[in-house]
Amino acid sequence: MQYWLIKSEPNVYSWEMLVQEGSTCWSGVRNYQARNNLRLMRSGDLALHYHSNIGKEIVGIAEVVREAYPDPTAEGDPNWVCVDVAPKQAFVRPVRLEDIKAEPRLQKMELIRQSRLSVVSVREDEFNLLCAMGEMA
DNA sequence: GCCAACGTTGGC
DNA sequence: GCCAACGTTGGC
Repeated sequence: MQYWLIKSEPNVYSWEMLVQEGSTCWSGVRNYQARNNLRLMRSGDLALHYHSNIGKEIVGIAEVVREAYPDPTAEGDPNWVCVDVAPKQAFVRPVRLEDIKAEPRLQKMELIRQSRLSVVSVREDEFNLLCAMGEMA
């Protein structure tokens, strides 16, 4: 089982919309490194859902329910893929970027090191700590 | 609104 | 293959 963090701007696609829809295709990724991460996702993997720009916080956990397939928004361009995700559990208390930056044990997160990448992997210890910070554990 | 950090594009 | 110019993301 692998852990991930996926970003969306909440005014484009928010956690609330994901909860409302039940599941969605995580489409629109147009960066090769992020695409490679999408391809590595397996059904059952868990992904922290992060709101970029507005909020700047992790708001919940989504589960991968369908592995990589051609991105329907890519207009036939075979380079780009998406996965399907479903909401698994909401954070009681969203974990802000500010909180992550203030936590010494999270300084090595890819989220911090490569802030522009929209799909990044998360280590298990980081994932567990973030869940505890979100009051999930 | 600005800027840092990347990515991409295209001329050479 | 290099690099300048430009575009994008996302934090501040």
